[in-house]
Amino acid sequence: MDPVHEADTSGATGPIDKVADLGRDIGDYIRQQRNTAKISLRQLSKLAGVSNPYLSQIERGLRKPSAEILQQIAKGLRISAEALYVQAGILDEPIGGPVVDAIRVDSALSERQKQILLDVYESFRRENAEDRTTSDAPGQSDMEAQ
Amino acid sequence: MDPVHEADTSGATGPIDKVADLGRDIGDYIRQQRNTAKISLRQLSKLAGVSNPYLSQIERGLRKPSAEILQQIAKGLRISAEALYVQAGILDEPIGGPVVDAIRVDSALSERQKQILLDVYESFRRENAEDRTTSDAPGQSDMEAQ
DNA sequence: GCAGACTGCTTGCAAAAGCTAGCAAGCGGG
DNA sequence: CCCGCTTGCTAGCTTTTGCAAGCAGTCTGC
Repeated sequence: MDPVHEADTSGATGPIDKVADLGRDIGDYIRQQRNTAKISLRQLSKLAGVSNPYLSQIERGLRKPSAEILQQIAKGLRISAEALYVQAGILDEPIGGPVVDAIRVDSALSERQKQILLDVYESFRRENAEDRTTSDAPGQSDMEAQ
Repeated sequence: MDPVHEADTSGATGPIDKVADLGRDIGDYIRQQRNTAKISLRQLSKLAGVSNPYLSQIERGLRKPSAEILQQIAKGLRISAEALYVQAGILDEPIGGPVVDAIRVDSALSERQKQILLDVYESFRRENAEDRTTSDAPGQSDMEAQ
């Protein structure tokens, strides 16, 4: 009933692609998570508080959901909004560890100060990495595939 | 836009999650950051790749920017998108163990490096305390950095 | 065969986002 | 004085989001 599912192969996509390629990634991820959770599209739509057609379009990359909607979907799926934002390409931070996290959320620091601290921290880590030759790259994997 | 909003949102970010407040909050934060960076509205709009009137409306809380726009603004301001999302209420604060604790436990740093980081951190905090004089963000526990 | 309930998808429409063009006010220099 | 350049804000328009309503296909039981 749905033979029309040929992905248009974004490699040769014309200049008309604006919403499609960005939304497709996130939609794929959501659908995958939904299937993993074994719930139907309508169920998730109800859980997330969005309409079922809209969720369908999001999953197929026809619509680009706002951050609010994204957050509600994340809640419905019981996954972190962060993971979803990373998938959506609106958060490119792969997290750097407890220190980085702690600095980022510290409300006692200004953004400039955070940046300085993070820079110093990063330079220390690089410094040590040189010492240990090429052993670096701590936990980079995300994706909570329960 | 969202008259039917039965989701409780667990109140982790704030007691009130009103869209209007949300926009005003984030706008205020952006304007504050922009003034701190000493750049004009039009300059930031160019840096962020958005139109200047739209940025003006965002700062005054008349429009609710999408996550993409937020990210571009964050980039233009050289601040983390995460902080902006938290301000916008679309990202819960990812737990915040004290910075000091995280640094102390970090095995990637030497003791000397830890000391430097802690010193810088504490100096920042003192700086802010003097600057703002008794007005600070909520939930500040006493964390000494010796 | 045919209700009934499930799956997901398509269609039109209201509302909001987001941009282009243009406005009044402030400031320095000729 | 007036010119040019900047500051931020307003008006009107196009594009997109997001939803209500409705459609086709698949099982299950009668």
